[in-house]
This record gives sequence, C-alpha cells and structure tokens, in this order.
Amino acid sequence: MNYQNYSSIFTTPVEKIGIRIVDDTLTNINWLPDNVPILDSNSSFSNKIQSLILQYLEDGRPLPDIPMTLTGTAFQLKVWNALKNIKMGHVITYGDLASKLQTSSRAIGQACRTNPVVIFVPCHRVVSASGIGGYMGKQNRINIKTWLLEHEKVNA
DNA sequence: GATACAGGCTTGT
DNA sequence: ACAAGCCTGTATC
Repeated sequence: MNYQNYSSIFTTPVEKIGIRIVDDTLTNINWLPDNVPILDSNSSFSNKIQSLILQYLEDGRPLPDIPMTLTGTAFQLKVWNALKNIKMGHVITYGDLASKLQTSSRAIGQACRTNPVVIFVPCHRVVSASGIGGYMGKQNRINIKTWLLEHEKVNA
C-alpha cells in the first residue's frame, strides 16, 4: 500500500482521485487529500479510466465493466463481486448482504473497508440499518459517501 | 439516546 | 494460536 506509482492523479467534483494501472488493468482507485499534487495520466488506458470516472461523477453516466485485477482474500472478492451487481441509485444494508452471503454484517463492513477500487466497486451503496454507516473507517470521509448517494439518487 | 454482547473475518502479535 | 479491532445488528435499559 504505497502512495507512489499512481498512473494518474486528478481532480473531481468531489475530491482528488488517484488511480493505479498495471498491465492495462485497473488495480486501485483512491480518494486523496487535496494537498496531493496532480499527476498527468501516463497511458491511454489510464486516460480512458480517468474520463469514465469523470463522466460518472459529473454527468452520472453508469460505469461499464473494465479490466480489473483485484487482490484480496476469497471472501473479499466474493463481497466485492456482489457489490458490483448493485445498480445505480440502489442501496443495501450490511445485514441484508450478510444474510445473502451467509456471513455476518460486520464481516461485510470489514471487506468493504478494504475495497481497493472505490466507485467501480460501489461500497458506498452499502448502508447501515440505522443510518448511513461509515466510509473508509473515517468519519470525515462520510461526506463522500453521502455525496455519491445523492448524486446517484438524482441520476437514477 | 446509551450501553452491552453476539458475530464473521482480518491483521498483528 | 491468540487477541484485538472492524463502514454492524439486536436487545435492553
């Protein structure tokens, strides 16, 4: 988990985003603090990913399936895969997803937290049964989650 | 509201 | 192998 070697770092309507590409597959997308310097895209593939993300965040265009290389435990891959099936503007609770995967709600949160590819794996569409839930383990990141949900609600 | 405990999984010792 | 910590849920006061 080092914060160098991004393929591209750019500004979005929400916050800065850094993406990492390996062998023309997407491996990481991260929200970055505002003081991180911009990094120009260094390949046509990362160019394409960058514009897909911007189209989604600016115009609400749904994200297509693109080549990704996700590294994680079998359980995490199962959860992330289930999340990709949630449609735009639709949400599910940790508990619902847990019973669907025959596990516990807390394990779902744990898997969502380590999601390496935000937005493409829509961990923000999983909410708590009694509220919005958390986002990336930090309270100050919840505004991103609510922003995305509002954004999708308008565009659904 | 708060507080306690159950619960599956990851990560660090 | 053990313990602690999680983007939780339910029960209970």
